[in-house]
Amino acid sequence: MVNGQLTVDAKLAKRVRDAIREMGYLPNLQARALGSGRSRVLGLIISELTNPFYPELVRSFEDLAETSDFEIMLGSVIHKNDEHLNRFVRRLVQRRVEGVAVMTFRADWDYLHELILHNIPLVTIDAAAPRARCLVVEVDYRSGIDQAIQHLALLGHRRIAFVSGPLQHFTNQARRDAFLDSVRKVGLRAKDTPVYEGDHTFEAGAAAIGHFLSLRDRPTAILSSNDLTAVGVLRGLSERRMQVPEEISVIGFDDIHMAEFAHPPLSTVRMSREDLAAAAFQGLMRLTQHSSPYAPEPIRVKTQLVVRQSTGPQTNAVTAKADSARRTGTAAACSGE
Amino acid sequence: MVNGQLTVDAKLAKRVRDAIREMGYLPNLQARALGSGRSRVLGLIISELTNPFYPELVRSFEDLAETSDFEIMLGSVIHKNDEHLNRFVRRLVQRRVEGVAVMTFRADWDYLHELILHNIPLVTIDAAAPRARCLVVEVDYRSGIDQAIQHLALLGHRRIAFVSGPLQHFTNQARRDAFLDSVRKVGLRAKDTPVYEGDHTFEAGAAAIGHFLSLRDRPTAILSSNDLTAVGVLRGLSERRMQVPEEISVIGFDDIHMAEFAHPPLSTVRMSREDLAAAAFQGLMRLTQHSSPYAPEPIRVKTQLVVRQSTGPQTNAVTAKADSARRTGTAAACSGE
DNA sequence: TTGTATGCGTTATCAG
DNA sequence: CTGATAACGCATACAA
Repeated sequence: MVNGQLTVDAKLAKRVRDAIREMGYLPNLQARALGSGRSRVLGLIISELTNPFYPELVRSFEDLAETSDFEIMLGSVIHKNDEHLNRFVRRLVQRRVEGVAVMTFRADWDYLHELILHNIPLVTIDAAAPRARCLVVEVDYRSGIDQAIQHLALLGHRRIAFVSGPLQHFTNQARRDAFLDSVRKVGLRAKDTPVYEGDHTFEAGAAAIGHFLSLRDRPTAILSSNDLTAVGVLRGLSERRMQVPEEISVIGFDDIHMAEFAHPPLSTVRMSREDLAAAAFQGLMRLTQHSSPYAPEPIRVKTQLVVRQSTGPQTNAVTAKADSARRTGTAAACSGE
Repeated sequence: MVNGQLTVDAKLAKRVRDAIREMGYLPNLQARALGSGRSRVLGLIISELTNPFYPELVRSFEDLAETSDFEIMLGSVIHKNDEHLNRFVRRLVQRRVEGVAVMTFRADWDYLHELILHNIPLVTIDAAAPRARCLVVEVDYRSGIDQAIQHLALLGHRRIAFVSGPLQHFTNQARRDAFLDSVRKVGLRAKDTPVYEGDHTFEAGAAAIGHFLSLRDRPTAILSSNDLTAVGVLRGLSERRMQVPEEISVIGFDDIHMAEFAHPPLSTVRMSREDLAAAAFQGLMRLTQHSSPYAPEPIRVKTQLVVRQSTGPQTNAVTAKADSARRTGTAAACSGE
């Protein structure tokens, strides 16, 4: 009866339900878990909460989990030593999580061996752990980065720099490769598309801009591998009294909330946290529901350029003459965009 | 034996332990919880993760919890409707949490009634829910705000404005009252200490500065009730091409990580997340350990001024003449500080 | 359909 | 101090 079937008198049912409510009864979920063999707990591993990208991802994931009556155990990778991390993973299996989403944009998952050992469903980003019950969310960096480079090319930029994250991580290589491909596609050469390897922090942006401005041929536009660093770039430029976008254009990647309120508001390639969270959650559900195939088809997530005010037509004095005619044309095209 | 007593042969013990490890055995915590009646789960309720203050608090609390083998269930209050919130609280009791820390800086805890009903230990900030097994963490706003005002007074500021959070919340009243008291203490009058009621967002800072600059007697220094808003103030000032601290001084409150990297680096009153987390956690432990008294003595957390570069001597042209002699004196005092 | 017994993996209790 | 056994609170499968 309690489970919703109305075979008894409706009035009696109501009385019982009221009694339950009055006594404040709520089922004990750990007992339920033990009985059913399903904990209704999911693990979520992120890089770190102090990177504003992740709270938004976490929130979306939590919302999804909540509507499906799942709890989530949150763990972050950065600023935790291996010992910390191993303990977290051990706790995940001790709580008998039904699956874990590893949303860290890196492929060093040695610390996940305990999960693999216990055959716990896993969803990862960009690259899959080679095992059963694992599913990849493939982020399509090319779509958004292509748009960004084409946008800059249309604005007349011929020297475009890139600030990458640590290249030891597969995902950062993917972003850089997407950049290099895009930039070749619009006909730019290697010497005009320098890459600086940062570490995705705010501070890295300032360092990168220092590097690029010391170059013989300064870039007229900079694409950063994430927004936090792009804001650092903006800040470094501001300290040097350089105007954005008049003197130099900047595009970020991620589209964190802060991007909109940067100075000037940052044009950026949006990687939707909602999409990412939804992909991860659905992946987990897919993995737990039926006995799934060894390597299910990956879930793809697109990226997309968001134009704000940190990008403008190329107007560098040195190259101004040569590109003059072309520039006015593209500027017009831009305004109509 | 497994529990660490060495009554049997050490070599045998090692073999058993190795066997356990090889089989990948880990105890089932939900079974343990059921048997022992202790879930080893704590609830942590915050305002919202997108306010950078809270991730740092969460991290500290998590570290404490982890070293004591507790799991935490995290919930945020903002951007969740009451239905959401009630469901979260219900889940807390369904998971049989051993206590919950309510770190939201507001006193509207209607949504906590389910916890009270189930007699779950509660730690709150600033104001206590009127019930047993509840403990308050009292933040001493006065200490830090006094330091801030004295600092500004020493720098020669005579018109100091305040941007408060929503005054419907007790805690924001406490901060404002601390401001008003401090400002009276250094001899300033009401008309020279205007208060603008914001909502603790970035945007509120820009709005506040718009308001203050429209005043007949513009303040020469602004104290904000939190850092996010203070950064908004900085941004609003920058858009109006006003120099900080040359034309106007700004002090924040919280000391979030971002404060250090604001432009210029923000002087602020630090409310230590570590202290807050430690107080909350210890409070919870105190409440769960022994059967504690109805209203245990509150735990106090101090605040403290951190001087960076957003504060400087008062140099407003209009008042410069009158205060001239005094200023040079205080400026000297300041440089020696 | 509805009630009843058994299992889930641990802790705790109580004999031995 | 050790070893068996009854809870713990629910799900589930089976009997009525």
